[in-house]
Amino acid sequence: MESMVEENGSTVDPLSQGSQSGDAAPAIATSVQSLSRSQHHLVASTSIVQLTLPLSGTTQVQSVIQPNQQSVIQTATNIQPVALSKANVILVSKPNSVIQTTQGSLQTLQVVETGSDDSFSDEESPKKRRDILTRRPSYRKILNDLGGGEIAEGRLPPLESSSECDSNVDSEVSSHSLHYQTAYTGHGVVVEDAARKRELRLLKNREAARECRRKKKEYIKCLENRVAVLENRNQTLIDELKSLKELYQQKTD
DNA sequence: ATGCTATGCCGTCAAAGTAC
DNA sequence: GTACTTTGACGGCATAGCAT
Repeated sequence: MESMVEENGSTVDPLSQGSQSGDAAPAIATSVQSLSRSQHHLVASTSIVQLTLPLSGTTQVQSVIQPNQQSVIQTATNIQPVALSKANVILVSKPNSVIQTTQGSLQTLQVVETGSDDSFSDEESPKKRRDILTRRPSYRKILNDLGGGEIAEGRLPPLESSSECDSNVDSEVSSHSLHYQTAYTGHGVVVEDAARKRELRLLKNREAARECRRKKKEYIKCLENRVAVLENRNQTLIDELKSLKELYQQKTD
């Protein structure tokens, strides 16, 4: 199921078939939220161009996000129209692939081939599910594989909320430190130190969870965008096929 | 108005990955 | 080996929409 037409930017994608534009994106968005992280993951700020995603377990579909047209890629911080040129089109045809544009902004896409979560029965415990599921590599790992780890942080879209949160964290942490520095002596110090460490850990994890959710949302937006693009392409191909058929009919008559 | 359901966000835990 | 980071899972809470 690797149907793909490159010449005129038209692609037939099974993902698009049977669905009308307008309905599909929300449906995908809903389903994406229940995706296992082992299925596929993506960190991107702007233009994801070509990708291969595993569908229904074993099948893979190559797809293109408008390499020769204007593509709108939404980011978490803003909605950013991105004009895609051939220069930053990179085809990803294997799992665990990473794509990166030739231009400034870094885009990383990882596609992990796994079984579907549907393979787990209801009786199986979450623990067992966790044991079975393979964890996907982290963003850092992906970037290290790229050999560009040092640009990781800088290239991610700056977050207004993030910076605000960071300052909040700093102030919260320092206030906690002040609080615990005036704590007891003797055994009390140990207890308070443990409590302070726990507070700090919770605080950091709180922030990490926020960031993780932000990335996830970004990923979902990219997928939604992909759906929209593929639907467009599918319609283009259908129209093209129709006109070719008519042309052929006229010649044979 | 009330109850129900769906949805979204958040904090926390746990486990795997990563850095040192 | 250990501390730190990342992220799925889970439960709680708030809100919106709908049916009664």
